[in-house]
Amino acid sequence: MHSYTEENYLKALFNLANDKGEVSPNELSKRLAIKMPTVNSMMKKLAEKKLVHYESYKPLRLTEKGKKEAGLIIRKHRLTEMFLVQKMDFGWEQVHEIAEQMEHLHSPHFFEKMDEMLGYPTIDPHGSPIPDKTGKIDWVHFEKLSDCKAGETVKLAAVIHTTDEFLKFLNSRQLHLGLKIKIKMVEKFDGSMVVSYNKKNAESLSHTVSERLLVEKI
Amino acid sequence: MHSYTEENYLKALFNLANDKGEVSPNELSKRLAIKMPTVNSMMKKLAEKKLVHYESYKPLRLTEKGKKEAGLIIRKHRLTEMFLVQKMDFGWEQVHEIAEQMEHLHSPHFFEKMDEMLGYPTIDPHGSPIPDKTGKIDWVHFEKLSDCKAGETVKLAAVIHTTDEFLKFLNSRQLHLGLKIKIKMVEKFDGSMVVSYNKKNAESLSHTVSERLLVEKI
DNA sequence: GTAATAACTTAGATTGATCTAACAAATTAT
DNA sequence: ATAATTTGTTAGATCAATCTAAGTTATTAC
Repeated sequence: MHSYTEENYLKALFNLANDKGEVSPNELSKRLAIKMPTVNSMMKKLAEKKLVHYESYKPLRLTEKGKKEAGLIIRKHRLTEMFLVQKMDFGWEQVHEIAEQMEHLHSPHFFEKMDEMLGYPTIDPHGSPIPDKTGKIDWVHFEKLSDCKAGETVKLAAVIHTTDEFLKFLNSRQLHLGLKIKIKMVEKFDGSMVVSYNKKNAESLSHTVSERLLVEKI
Repeated sequence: MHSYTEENYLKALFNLANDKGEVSPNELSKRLAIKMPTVNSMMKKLAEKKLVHYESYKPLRLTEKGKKEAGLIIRKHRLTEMFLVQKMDFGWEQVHEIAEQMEHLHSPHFFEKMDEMLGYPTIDPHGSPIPDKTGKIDWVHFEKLSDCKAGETVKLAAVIHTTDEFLKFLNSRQLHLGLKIKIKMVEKFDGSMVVSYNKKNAESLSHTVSERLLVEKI
């Protein structure tokens, strides 16, 4: 098996991968807060293990094997988050830190039991898809709330950039997944939106907020 | 905080401690399957951190601080075992491996929630006491079934040497904690016992088995 | 199109946890 | 009581993961 450290590199590569599946050493270094030379030598090591495609001065790419391993780690992370929220009554802003540690546990039986107790969920508490048992992710297409127009009614499907503060902000406005939101108007000059939901009739959401919310049109 | 490795040394010291609280470097080395010189240098390191009393050629002793730290790790281990059995429907023979990993998680909130969900249990699924939030263990005195005499009726209170095979053996004989057992006779030559419980009227238990079962007289 | 800047790599040091080999002290056996 | 054995210690090597310093390649700016 891979070390705790290697697992963190794999996960970071997976999460940083853009549409091309490419990640620069610099990005990776910043994300992990680990200096470039260290990242560099680890990439050589992971290349040895056939987890990463590495060539000097070229962007990094996970191999199929690397993607699978990373997907399985993320699966454990997201199943854990779901378990903590659904079965242990944690708030969605409290689960990241714990899942960050539990994703490294080696016990197929334990995660299978979680999966079963949760009824085989396909998304985590923030709306992110949970990779299947082979590590594959079923990418569902949602759009940013900030890309929607006045008059549309949408359902809140996922949150991106799930920081503690942002999630607490959403809590304070009673913005939770599944919520039906009607867009009443969009301000031209700053992109902020006036929306209605629940009993609230004219809440204002800044562009910073609306571009972090993914929605499904209804 | 202490490293994963340091935590394992502390736990092993705690578990090996005899009535005097003393452990020999040799014992510790064997228990952890780590060579003596490594154990030796780790003991010096833990002595630096005021977790262990170390003097050349003398037995090792945990300091009060060391006992507390070790107790808190064991608390996490045992709470986890209880959670797995009570809330996730694992068998008592399946939980050790998982708890061995989860005892190293750093999340007071997580273990507090477990504790709460379990109703603040004082023993784990094998009958071992769970240390309190300060790391202290409430040592309850039980006696070995093998020390009991014919005619006595006892309640099964705890299992020692909780290996997979032994626990599965107990499962197969429907021997579980809380069970009322009547001792019908004790064989002189091999110390085996004939006992009755449930609907079973004349089960034989070898000395090897009865000395691993702790009971409470009733 | 060169000069400046940023990104990347190489070389070598450090730290934690482990090992083997060799030596010293304590215990056990005769 | 001394020899043999076991236990404990010291010294020095190795490996993984990190760092800093210095050099190399790519990219950006003018």
